[in-house]
Amino acid sequence: MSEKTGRAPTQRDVAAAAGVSTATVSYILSGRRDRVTPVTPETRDRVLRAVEQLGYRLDHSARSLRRRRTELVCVVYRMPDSPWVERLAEQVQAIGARSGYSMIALPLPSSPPAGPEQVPQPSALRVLRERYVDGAIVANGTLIEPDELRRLAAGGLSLVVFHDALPPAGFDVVDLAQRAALTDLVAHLLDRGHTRIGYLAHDVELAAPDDEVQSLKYRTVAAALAAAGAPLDPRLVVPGADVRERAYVETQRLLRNERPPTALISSSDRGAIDAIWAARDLGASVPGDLAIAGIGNGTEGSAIRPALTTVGLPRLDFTVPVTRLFERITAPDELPGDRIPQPWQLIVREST
Amino acid sequence: MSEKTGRAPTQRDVAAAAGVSTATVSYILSGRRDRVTPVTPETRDRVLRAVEQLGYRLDHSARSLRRRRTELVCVVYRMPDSPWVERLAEQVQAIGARSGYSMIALPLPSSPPAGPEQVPQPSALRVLRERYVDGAIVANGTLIEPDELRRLAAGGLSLVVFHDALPPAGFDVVDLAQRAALTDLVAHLLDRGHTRIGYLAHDVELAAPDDEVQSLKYRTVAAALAAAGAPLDPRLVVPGADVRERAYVETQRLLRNERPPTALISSSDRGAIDAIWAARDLGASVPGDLAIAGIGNGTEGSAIRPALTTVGLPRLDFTVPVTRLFERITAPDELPGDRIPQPWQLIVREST
DNA sequence: GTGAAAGCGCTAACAC
DNA sequence: GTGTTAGCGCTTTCAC
Repeated sequence: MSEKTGRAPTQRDVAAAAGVSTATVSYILSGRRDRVTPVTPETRDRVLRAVEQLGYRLDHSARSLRRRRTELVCVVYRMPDSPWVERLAEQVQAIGARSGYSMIALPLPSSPPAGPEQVPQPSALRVLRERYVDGAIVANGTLIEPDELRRLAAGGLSLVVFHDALPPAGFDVVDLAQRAALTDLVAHLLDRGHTRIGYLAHDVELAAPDDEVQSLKYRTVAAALAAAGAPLDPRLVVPGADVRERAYVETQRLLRNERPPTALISSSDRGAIDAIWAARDLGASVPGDLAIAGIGNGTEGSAIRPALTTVGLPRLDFTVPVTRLFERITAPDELPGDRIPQPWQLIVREST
Repeated sequence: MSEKTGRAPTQRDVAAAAGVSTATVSYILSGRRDRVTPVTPETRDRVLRAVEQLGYRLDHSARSLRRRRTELVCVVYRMPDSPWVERLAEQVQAIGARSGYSMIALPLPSSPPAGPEQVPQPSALRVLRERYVDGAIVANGTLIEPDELRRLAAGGLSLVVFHDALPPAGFDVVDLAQRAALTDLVAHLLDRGHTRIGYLAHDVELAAPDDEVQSLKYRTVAAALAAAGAPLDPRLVVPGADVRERAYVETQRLLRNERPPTALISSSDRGAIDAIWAARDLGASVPGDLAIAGIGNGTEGSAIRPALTTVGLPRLDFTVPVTRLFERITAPDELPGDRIPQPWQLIVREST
C-alpha cells in the first residue's frame, strides 16, 4: 500500500515482486477467457500479496484500449434530476453490474442556451463522442440534437433514447406517448364539465411556444382543447411552473381574475402542488372551486392531500429499455433500432 | 461520416486518407506542446476533411494511456441529489472546462447497506479506483469509508471531500462545521422559550443512533439539548423525515400527544415542510403553536409560507474547493491535504 | 513543416 | 501452469 516512487505501480512491477510474468498477473486479476487450467493457489497468493503490498491499481485506460471496450455505461439527464431518472439510474446500475459494467451519470446543465441552438456543453458531450463509455441511456432525448444522436450511434455508441417524437436510427427510442396521455387529461377535465381551463407553464414553453420539443406539453394541451371546441384562453396561461414561489403567486393572480379558471393544468407536478397551496390559502377548495392537474407523476403527487391527478409513467420499471441497452452493447453486429413503448398514462386522483 | 468496415476509423486511417503521417494528424487534432511552426493550412484542411469524411472520433482510452491522465473529474454524491450538489456539479463543470476537463457524476445508491459495512456498490467505486478519472469531489464524505478515501488518495487520485469530522490525509476536507450550526439552532429555539422540542428523524438515525456519521445531526441536537439541561424526550422523537407522507403522518401523531412539543426540528428541510402542512391541517399555527426548523437549507425553504428556519450553507459558492481540486490535479507533486472551511450557518426565517 | 518510431499498461494468442 | 510477445490507438521526441 505504500509507494515511494512517483510512478504508480503497474502489472510489471507486481510481476517482478511476485517473481512471475505479467501474463500471470493479468490472468489472476482478470480471469482468462480460454479454457485453460487455473493458476496454482500458491502463485495466486503470491501475486495478490504483491498487489496488496505495492498498492497496485488496475489502469482502466490500458485495459479498455486492449479490450476495445470500456465496461462503462452512462445515464444522460437534465440537471435537476427527477425521481424516475433516479430509478432508471438504479436499474442501469443493477442490471449492468451483472455483466461487469459500472454506471456513471452525465448531468447536462438545466438551462438550454436560448434559441434553436440548444447544444449542451461540448465538454460534456465529449464523454459520449470520444468512447469514454460503451453505451448510454438518454433519459431526455431533447437534450441532444437528433443529428448528434445519429452520429453517436453511427460512431459505434450503443444508445437508448427516451423521446416522444423521434424515429429510431441506429438507436432505440423509448416512446413515452406523452401526447396521447395529455390528450386524455384534457378529455378528462372536459368530461368533468370544465370549460375555463388554465395552464401554468414552464418558462421555455412561453418563450418558444412553437418549439416542437421544448413546448410539447403546452402545444398538445392547447391543440386538444382547440380540437374540442374550447380553445385555451391566453389570459389563463401563466408562467411559473419552474419555481415554487412563482407558481404560488401566478396561481393566486389567476384566481383573482374577474373570470377565473375552474381547472388548472400545471406543466410540472411541483407547480401543481404549489397551485394547490395557493388556492387553499385563498380559501378556494380543490377540486371543488379549482381542479388541479400536474404533469409528470412525481412522487410528491400521491403524498399530498388532495392527491394529485397527473399524467406520467405509471410504474418505474425500466427493465426492458435497460436490458436492451446491454443487448446492444454485447451484440456482435449492429442492431437496427426499435421503438420501445413505455406509455405515459392518465392517473386520476383527488385533485380533479 | 460513413463507415462500412466493422472497425472504427483511427488516426492511422485518417493519415492514410489525407496522405500524411499519424503524427501530423495528432498535431492537428490536439495541438502540440513544443514551440514548433504550425502545419500549413492546406495540410490542415486535408486532414480535417478526412476526419469529417471518415467520421473519425478520438479514442479516449488510447489518449489517456499515452498522456497519463484522463482529463475527467467526477462528482460523487448520494442518489436523490440536492440543490447544492447540483450547484457544485455546475461549478465543477464550468471551472473544469477552462482546463479542458469534462465532468461526470457518480451517484451512489441512497440506501446504505444496514450495519457498519456501509460499503457502496464496488462496481461504482471502480470508477475511482481504476483511474477512470483524475480527480473527484465527494459531496458527501460519509458515503465512502475513511480508509478507502485514504487509499484512493495514496493511489494518486486527486480528492476533495465534504465531511464534517474527517482529518485531511492526502486529500482536502471541506469542513461544513455542521455541529456548530446545529448547536446554534438548538440555542435559538431555547432562546425563544421552547422546552419541549421534538425531532423528526431520518430512518437511519434511529436505526443506528450511535453511528457518528449517519446520525450526526440527531446526536448533535440531542447533545446540545442535554447540555442545556433540557434533554430530548424520547417520545418526541419520530421517524419519517425521508418520505413526505410519513413526515406528515408522524407530525400529526406528535401533535396529538397529550403533551405535544412546542418546537420541532426535522432532519431534512423537506420533512420540515411536510410538518408545516401537517400542523396547519390540524389547525395549529406555525410558529405560534409549533415552531418548525429544517436542516439543510434547500431551495424550497425560502419559497414557502412561513419561510423555513434552517441550518445549512448560506451561499452555494464552491469556487475554493473546486479550484483546489484542479490545483491538486495539476500539481507536479503531492499536496499534503488542507482543511477548507465552508461552515453551515443558522438561517432564521419565519417558521420559528 | 512533416515523418519515423518508441512506448504508455494491459490482454490474449500461442508456445512450452 | 506459466511465459513470450505482439499489438490496442494515441502522443511525443527526435531527425530531417
